[in-house]
Amino acid sequence: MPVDPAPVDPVSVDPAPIDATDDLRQYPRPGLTVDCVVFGLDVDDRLKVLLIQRRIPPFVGQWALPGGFVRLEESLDAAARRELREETGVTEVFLEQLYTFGRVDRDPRDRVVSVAYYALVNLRDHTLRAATDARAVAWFTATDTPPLAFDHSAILHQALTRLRAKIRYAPIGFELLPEKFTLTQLQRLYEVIGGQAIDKRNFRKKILKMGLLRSLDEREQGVSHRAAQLYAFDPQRYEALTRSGFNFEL
Amino acid sequence: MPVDPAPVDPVSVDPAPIDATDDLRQYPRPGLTVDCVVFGLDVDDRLKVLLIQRRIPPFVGQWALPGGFVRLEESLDAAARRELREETGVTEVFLEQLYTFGRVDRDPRDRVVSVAYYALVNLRDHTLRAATDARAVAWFTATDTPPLAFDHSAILHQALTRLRAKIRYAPIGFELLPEKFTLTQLQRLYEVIGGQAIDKRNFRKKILKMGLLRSLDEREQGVSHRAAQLYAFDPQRYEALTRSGFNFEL
DNA sequence: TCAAAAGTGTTGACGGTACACCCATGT
DNA sequence: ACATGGGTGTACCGTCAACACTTTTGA
Repeated sequence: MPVDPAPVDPVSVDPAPIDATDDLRQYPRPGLTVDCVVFGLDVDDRLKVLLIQRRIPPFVGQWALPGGFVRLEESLDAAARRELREETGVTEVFLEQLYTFGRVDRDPRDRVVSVAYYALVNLRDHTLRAATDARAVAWFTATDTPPLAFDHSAILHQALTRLRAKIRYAPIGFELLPEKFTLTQLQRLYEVIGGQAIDKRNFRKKILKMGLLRSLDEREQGVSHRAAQLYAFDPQRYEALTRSGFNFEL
Repeated sequence: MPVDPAPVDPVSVDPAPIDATDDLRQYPRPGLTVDCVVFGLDVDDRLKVLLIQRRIPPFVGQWALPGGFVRLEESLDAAARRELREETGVTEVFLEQLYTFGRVDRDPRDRVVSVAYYALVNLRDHTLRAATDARAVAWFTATDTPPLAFDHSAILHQALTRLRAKIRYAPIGFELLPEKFTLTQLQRLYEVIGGQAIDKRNFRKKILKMGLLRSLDEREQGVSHRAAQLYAFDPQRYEALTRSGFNFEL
């Protein structure tokens, strides 16, 4: 059985290996991109998504998710972070792979498969830097965007579905808030994403009983009413609890 | 803002579009494959996974997940189903995208990104047809396989994690059983995948109260003890319940 | 008659939900 | 003093977990 090094030039491949479908160069390759659905909470507690306006074909002038082609020397995660940084200035955020979209006709130019990611950012810490290429970047209400390029509406929809589900069984909601936050802010977050009101006392009992929050020696500033206690999420306590069988659930 | 038609030939593109990373042909493309983790339950209620033995480099002779390159004219789901059929004879099964694996060095030959799927089959209905290319195919205990090619161990591990989680909040366990099954079979399934014993009375109460099972006018055959009632999962009832706010949970 | 699995209810503990008022602060 | 949100406890109810014996059937 021949054990040749991987052929570099497709034309030089030996004829018909036993399983021809394993031949690295037999078929032309689809393009491979990453796209990022970046969520943030605005000051009025609405869920926002970050979009860019396209300046080159196809879909010129339309809004789309930030993203671009994966390079040979970078992992998928790295590609997603790079595109996010290059196109929006956003760095150091929670980023998780969502789903890979591969409909044959999702890009009108050519076959392109896209690995979608979603990211959660704290709007206060991440003021948008104009993208390196001066393309427009803006926040839109997540449930009310203009028509999007490619199949990006479907990607956004799936990201929303994942976020709504995952926020209930994993402590990722904190990623949308500043490091120090009040229990009311946290509750609003869950109400906005879950789409329904939550009882204040029950919410507080439940979240505090989990023991994931450090209560800080600090209170809210600059409000014209009683200032609220500030809390911070404690990832180490979460790790410890998780290892001993605890499951986050809200 | 210029609104040019999409360039067909990359060479003819105007010099330096504003965002050069969007140029379809600027970078060489990674290879794109699909891999399938196929789970089944054997007669002794052990969770099995379907592997094939490689006959061509790299990893000659090693066991691996069935899979192969995605073609330009097929969707990712279609590619997964095609590879499954071609390499193992398995058709018409529950199949769901799992995760996309893109470590730079996961294939020693070249950069190859793989979209992983997992499938659930009923072992009785799917006797393995020898693969078209006469390569070996066999079932292994899912938690005790030989060393696998590429990063397939990581893929298998992630598929197991997904299965264990999802079986608890979605009615996918039935996919591993014959169409008609007993409550004890169903319970064993959950015990095997969850890794711990379940109380018989509580399990039966809970699953029957959901109203997802049709109890058939038939009993188990050929056992040397009292024959058990047979049930079938009713997808229509599940759809109806889901639409009215019901959530499967076990 | 023995072995093997089927089938069946009750109770106590716990967690979830519903619900209303006083407090602190800034204007 | 008023407006605004902060902060707190209890009672009911439903769900979950623990637990053991009788029945049916074939060998």
